[in-house]
Amino acid sequence: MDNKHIFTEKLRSSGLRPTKQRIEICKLLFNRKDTFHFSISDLKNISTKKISLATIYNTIHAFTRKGYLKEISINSDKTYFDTNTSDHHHFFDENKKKLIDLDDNNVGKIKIKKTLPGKKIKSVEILVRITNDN
Amino acid sequence: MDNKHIFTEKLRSSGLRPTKQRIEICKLLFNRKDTFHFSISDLKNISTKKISLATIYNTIHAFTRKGYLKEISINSDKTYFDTNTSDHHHFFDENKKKLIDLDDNNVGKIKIKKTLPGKKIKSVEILVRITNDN
DNA sequence: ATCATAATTTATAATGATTCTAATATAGTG
DNA sequence: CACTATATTAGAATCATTATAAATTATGAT
Ligand SMILES: [Mn+2]
Ligand SMILES: [Mn+2]
Ligand SMILES: [Zn+2]
Ligand SMILES: [Zn+2]
Repeated sequence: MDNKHIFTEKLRSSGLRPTKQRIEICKLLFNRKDTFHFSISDLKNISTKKISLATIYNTIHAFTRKGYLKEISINSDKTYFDTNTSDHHHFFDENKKKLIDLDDNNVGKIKIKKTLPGKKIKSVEILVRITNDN
Repeated sequence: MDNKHIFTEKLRSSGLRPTKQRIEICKLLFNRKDTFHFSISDLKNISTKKISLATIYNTIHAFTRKGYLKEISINSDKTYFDTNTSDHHHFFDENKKKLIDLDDNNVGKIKIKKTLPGKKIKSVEILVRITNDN
């Protein structure tokens, strides 16, 4: 896994210096097959290297500004982020407090019939709350 | 406006004692034609009577538990509540930071094709982010 | 009305996520 | 190497929310 070089390039090309903290965070976030939904504390917990909390916040915010992460709207005490930055929807498992992707093709076409003068639609997102069946 | 009596009954029938604080909050929330979307600080600000912050939190949570209010999911530093407790969707005006109701009949039928074993759907909510057109 | 009791209100403290600060360390450039 | 802009860091500050525990109030029974 020599993604280090790839991440270094990615960071440089975004005007972010490739520090060891940022590269470590890149590995944690982007070295995976599936979409990753996480909170800051999740990220801190899975990191073996010790990165200060301030740096984690700084880095995640920088990545969000650069468009490498997306902030997800769920009413929670914590903010969630998503490595899938495309327009897509979510299940939110209220028991596990976990987000699960819901691709466009898993959702019928959404038609918003109401319009508001002087306003344009920026995004349309569905949140499907789920709980244990029993 | 002798809603006081109506609110007193409503509170009693919910097993909540009709205190002057709760009746005042009822008036602020339910004595209006339109749906009201608010945060705790919004509510504190529009109240002329002095009700302690703890009581405002307690009351809003009690009303939510009783089904008279609905918590709304937007990623914000504050929690928002809604006097419209029916299943419905929202516009979120990113410029004014205001929620606007979007009735079911303003949205085409939503079909969630993906299912998760052992899980049941609790709610399906759409958030349509809007910004100024220009 | 008086009492008894549980429910409610309240001021205040505690909590916890996030942001800020300002000192130290590091990356990029020549 | 030396210079400077950037980045990291520990710790403090902020702010919404929740917890605590004492004082007040609503209600039902005498
Ligand atoms: Mn939130
Ligand atoms: Mn929050
Ligand atoms: Zn996602
Ligand atoms: Zn609403």
